[in-house]
Amino acid sequence: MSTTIQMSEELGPRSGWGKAIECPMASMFEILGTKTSYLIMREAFYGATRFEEFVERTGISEPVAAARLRELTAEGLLEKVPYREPGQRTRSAYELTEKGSDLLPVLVAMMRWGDRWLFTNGARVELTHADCGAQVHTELRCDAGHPVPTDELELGLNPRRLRAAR
Amino acid sequence: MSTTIQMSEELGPRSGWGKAIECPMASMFEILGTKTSYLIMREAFYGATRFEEFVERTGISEPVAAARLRELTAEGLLEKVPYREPGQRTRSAYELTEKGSDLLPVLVAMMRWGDRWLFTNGARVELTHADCGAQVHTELRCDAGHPVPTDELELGLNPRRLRAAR
DNA sequence: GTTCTGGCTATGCAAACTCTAAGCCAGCTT
DNA sequence: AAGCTGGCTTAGAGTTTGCATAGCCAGAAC
Repeated sequence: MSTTIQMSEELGPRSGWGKAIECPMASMFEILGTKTSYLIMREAFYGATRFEEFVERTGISEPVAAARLRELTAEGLLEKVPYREPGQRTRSAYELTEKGSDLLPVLVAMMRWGDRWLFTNGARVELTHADCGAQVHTELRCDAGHPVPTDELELGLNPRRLRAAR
Repeated sequence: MSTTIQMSEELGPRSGWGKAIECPMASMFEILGTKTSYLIMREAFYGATRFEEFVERTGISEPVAAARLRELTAEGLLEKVPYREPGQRTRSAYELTEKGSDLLPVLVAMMRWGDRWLFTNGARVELTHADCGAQVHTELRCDAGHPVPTDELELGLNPRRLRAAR
């Protein structure tokens, strides 16, 4: 039973969550709900900024890439920044905003899971700590700095929100 | 420029990644490619084990829930375990395997991102450390234990795999 | 001013995903 | 043996996501 999360009292027998209490993960899928949006974000972290780079590196078709870039820009994960190379006309680059950058832990967690469970011969690509060369992973920690194993993880309602709703 | 990842030499001008080098994140989407599969996994972490629980708590229709449970079981993230309540016939419960449990950091990272960027009034639900009550988040760390800021994150090819491919 | 190129947009179609509604089956309960 | 219930499956339809192909537009380069 150490693989499941503890639930606080008031959440015990809840049902119909999708409507009653908004789940932050489910909400995220309204913005990042397709595979292609993650591929676009991956390339943004890898340094892609131009339309052609996104298309080429992700293998996504142009119409879909254009749609995703538009959506991600509208949602504030990417930002259109005009740039101009010498002898070229002004073009738009797509750069990560803070909101977009903050998605990195999600992508790293996904990559590490894929590495571990999907490639038996070891990872093709590795994320390493530039300073020391060791591999990078994601870790659950509380804001007080303790590592948090699954069985010490507890889900509860935010008391401030509960009061506000009354 | 501190929001993008450093790339090692041999990855510099790569294109056509989708085919050339398998990306662990992209591979993950072949198993966990739909929103509903994440909702199912979320409920598994919240302690759901029976078919009806998954259907009711996620709000997914029965045919889709059945399909996802079958897929996730086939991929080894969940495991069918027969159980029997007194006076009832034998039924199947779906329990998290190690492969499934290891997905927790991905889900937590998603939740925290949703909390932070999608709910301006603060999170509805909170993940806390049962021992100390502080909120839980995901953190990038290297295997040597150092916290890793984005600009110290480097992407490179696995040297062992490179040798093997020769 | 014609051409070329990067960065898109438009159109049409196939595949994937999800829903509702209905039905099936095993085996307890009566 | 008839009914009920949990755990599904089947059928049909609608929406979303994706692709390929083709075209458009602005502004250098010639």
